[in-house]
Parts: sequence; structure tokens; C-alpha cells
Amino acid sequence: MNDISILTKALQHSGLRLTPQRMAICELLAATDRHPTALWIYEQLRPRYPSLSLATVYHTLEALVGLGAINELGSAGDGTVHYDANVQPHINLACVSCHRVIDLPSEHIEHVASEVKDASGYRLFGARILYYGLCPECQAKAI
Amino acid sequence: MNDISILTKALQHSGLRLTPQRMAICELLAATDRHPTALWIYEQLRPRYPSLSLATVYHTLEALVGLGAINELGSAGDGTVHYDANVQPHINLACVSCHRVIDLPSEHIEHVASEVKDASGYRLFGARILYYGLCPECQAKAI
DNA sequence: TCTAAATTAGTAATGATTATAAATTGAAAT
DNA sequence: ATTTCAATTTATAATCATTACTAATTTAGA
Repeated sequence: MNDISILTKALQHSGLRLTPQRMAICELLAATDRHPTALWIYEQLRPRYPSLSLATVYHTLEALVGLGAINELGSAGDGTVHYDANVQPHINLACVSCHRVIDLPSEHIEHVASEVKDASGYRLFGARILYYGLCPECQAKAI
Repeated sequence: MNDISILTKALQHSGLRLTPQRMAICELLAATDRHPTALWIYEQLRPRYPSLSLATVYHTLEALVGLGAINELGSAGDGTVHYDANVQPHINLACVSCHRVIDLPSEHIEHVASEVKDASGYRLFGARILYYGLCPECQAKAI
């Protein structure tokens, strides 16, 4: 869940046009708690935008990543790239079996950020923090 | 840099054979500070093992990941999977300008791992922790 | 040595992503 | 309103990492 205006303003401010397709992709990114793939977005929007092309979805996501408005999560074990509209430092937790990716709040992660900054002298822009393991449901199935 | 016996023992203990190909892959994983891809490993070993197959590299890496002896890092922007022989919790820090990736030790990150485990009920296998920003050298250049 | 299973090599198949080119759209200027 | 030009979309082809498959090879144990 996120503020859609962050996404749309990022596009407009950089001189890119806010087309209906891009608007719909931003709406979906802002409205979901999931960490969608390009294909999932494409399938969600196809009923409303029958002419939508998968290439457009990829182009828009690439633009938003380049603007820092969303993050690319890298493959979570299923070989496909997931995206995250939440660019605030937080923890992603992926199940290697069912491939769900959930968000986790963390108290300690803020200490890590300042630790990194102090120890390295880097000016930090963001972070992608992905833990992976077996979720409780898949642990139960495995038995 | 890592202890090769951790890798070889993991293979042997699970009943898998320690073939020359697998031994060579373990040596390479243990000797490097990089985060190698399957293709990089293949190209490194081909001079010494001209008959080595890329499929064998993938099979061996898959086995080591399954045993928890190495971690799969997921694609970090270049579309290829990287592996990390360092399974101890640590932080990768990437410079968005010069694209170097360095490792950072962290005290707080261990607390995060136990926090994640306790809060989620997941059985954790590993983590990919990447901070990105501008390194001191590139900050100086930017001025 | 002999046999059965594991492993490897080589190659084909898969599937996500990207590149390309033609068609469409949109904004500005006339 | 029309023209023009660049941005965008669409459709499809190409690419590239990875997986699947099969035959050949190797290994461990009888």
C-alpha cells in the first residue's frame, strides 16, 4: 500500500507522459501489498486494457525503477523479478517454496542503516533487504 | 574467502560424491571474495577442465544451495543469479556510481535475523542484504 | 571384473526479458 | 482545425540464463 501520487509525480516531474497505461500500472502498484511481477501486472490490467502490451509494463517498471520510485527485488527463487512500491527501508521475506514475498517491520533494521552509514562513509540512498526461508504453511506441507 | 571443507563436507555428508568437477567448484567458491555466477565459474574452470559442462556447474551449485552451504543471491540488476559462499550474515554495500560492491560486517544484522525468525515463524535459509549509495571516493568526485 | 546407480556432458527446450519496427497517440505550432 | 514531430504503445522477434533430457562415462561395491 502506497501513495499513488509519489509514482505519478515521479513520472511527470521527469518529463515522461502520464499515459492511461502508466497511470493504471501506478494505481496497481500503489494499491497492492504484494510484490508484483511484470506478468502479474499485465494479467491484472488486461481485462480493463485489452490492448495492453507486456512490453509496456516492462518499460514503465524500468522507468519507475530508474526514478527511484519503486525497487526491483531480484528473483526470489522463482526466476522472475519482483517489484516493490515501498522504497522505505524494510524487510522482505520470501518463501522459497510458495514464492510469496511479505513485508516485515523491524526495529533493528534502522540501527543497521546508521551502522552502515557510519562505518562506510557512504551517502545511502536505499536498501533491498530480502530474507528467504520456508513459511509456516509450507513447513506444515513438507511434513 | 571461506573454508573449503565446509563445502566439501556438506556434499560428502549428504551422500553426494566429491567428484573432481565438484571439488574444483568448491575450491573456486572458497577462494573468491566475489559473488560468482554459474557462467563465471564455468569460464574460470574451463582451462583446467576442458570437458566441463555448464550444466554440471548449475547442478553442483543447486546441490550446494540445497544443502545450505552457499547462498543464492538472486539477480542484482544484471539478470543473472549470483552465489555467495559466505553464509554468515553480512551486508553488501554497492556504489551507484562506480558499481563496486563491498562486504561490511555488522553487529546489528544478527539481531535482525533473530527478529525476523521470531516474528514470522519462517525457517530461514539466508538473506540478501544490499545497501546502495555513493561511496566516499565518488562523493569527492561529484563535488 | 561386473553391475547398477550416480554423475557428467552435450544439446534441446523453456521462459523471462529486451530489442526492434511499425502504428498510434499527444502536444505544440501554425 | 490541421500539421508535424517526438514519445509511446503494440506486436513480435531475438536474446540469454536456466532447466530438462538423454546418452555416455565414472564410481562404488559385490
